[in-house]
Amino acid sequence: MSTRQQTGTREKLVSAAAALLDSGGEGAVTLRAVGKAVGVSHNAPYKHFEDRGALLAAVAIEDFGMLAEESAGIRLSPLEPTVKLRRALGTLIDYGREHPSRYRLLFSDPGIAARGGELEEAALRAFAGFAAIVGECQSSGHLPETPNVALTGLLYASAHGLIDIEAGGRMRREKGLVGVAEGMDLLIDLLSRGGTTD
Amino acid sequence: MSTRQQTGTREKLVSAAAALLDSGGEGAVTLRAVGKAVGVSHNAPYKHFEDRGALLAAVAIEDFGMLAEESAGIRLSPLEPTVKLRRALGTLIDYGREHPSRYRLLFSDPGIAARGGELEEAALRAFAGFAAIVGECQSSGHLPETPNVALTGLLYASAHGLIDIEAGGRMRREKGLVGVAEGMDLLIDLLSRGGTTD
DNA sequence: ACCTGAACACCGTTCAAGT
DNA sequence: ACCTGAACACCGTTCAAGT
Repeated sequence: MSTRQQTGTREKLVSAAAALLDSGGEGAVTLRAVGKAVGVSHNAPYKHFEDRGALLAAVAIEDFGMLAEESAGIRLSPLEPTVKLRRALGTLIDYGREHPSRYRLLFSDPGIAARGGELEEAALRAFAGFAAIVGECQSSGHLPETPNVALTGLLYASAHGLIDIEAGGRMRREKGLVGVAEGMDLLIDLLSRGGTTD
Repeated sequence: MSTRQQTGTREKLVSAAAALLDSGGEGAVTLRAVGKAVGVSHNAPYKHFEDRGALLAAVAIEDFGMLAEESAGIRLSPLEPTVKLRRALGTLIDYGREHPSRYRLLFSDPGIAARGGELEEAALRAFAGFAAIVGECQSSGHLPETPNVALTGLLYASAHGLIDIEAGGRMRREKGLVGVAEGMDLLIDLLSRGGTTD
């Protein structure tokens, strides 16, 4: 509430950028289009952000925060570990399906990954929440006792691959290819079979 | 040898586009830069390709063909199924590491996926070669007897996710995260444990 | 059949001003 | 502290010509 708000223009610019990302993809996020949507000149954004990349990074930070919050809510809920895992994956999958361009911005854009600072913190927070849920599944014997980070990374990479394939419109190319949620269900099922040994 | 060659300008444009992709990313593949590299005007490409997207698609088709060939070579070689699988994944991983922008063009770019025709055929051929190798691993009991396409899709998605994370520079963000090859080794190992049942 | 040069409507970014 | 308008060097694409 106390973090700089001033005119509110900054927040409006971020919202407009996110909306343009949803409606027309990254190419549609033009400083001119963003300015027009907010009712401001095409270079007013430079008074709030260093450049176009910084504006996009602000969108990413906001969304990472939202995803981290959702993840934390699920983790603290009184659900079975495996249900938590599937639900956490579900929020990521839904986000990818509803906002494909924003998903790619957060999880695929090299330019965004290069910026550290606040953005990296937000991303790590989201990842840590997911890792904790995976850890619960391991403790309850539903997932193998591989080192937690390695297993979390693998599950995250698989989910990311499936979501990215769908977001790229390649999901029905190889016709037998399963959907994202079905793919993760299959993976978790296969992993849990040999998992309790050792 | 007999497929249209004419001046050779077309092939030179494709090579130049691929080289620019490697050296500067997709943003560097400018029709003006491509033209200059070939020693031709900035709109000469329009005499060979419908637009910039078609030129990029030509790069993708060529690379898909190369990957499909490599995959076929591995499949027909006298190696153990699991060795074939790891080697096929290895060529994809190497390609992703050496040509990250080209990898993203082939496997992540939505604009490229939208074009059908020759490009889709080339992509499907590459996928089919990989599926055949996965099938061999299933027949030899090294991978579970899930429907072949579903399992192939899952393995491909996981590899794609890991490669894309690395290509995006996110691999060392969460420090414990394993490398691409190690991640796939872990996955194959975990899958093979519970695989021979049923 | 292949290429050029000028021109179009767009970009991101910078800069000198304005309040 | 925030915003505007003009100007810069870039884009992809189109079009009228040239050989």
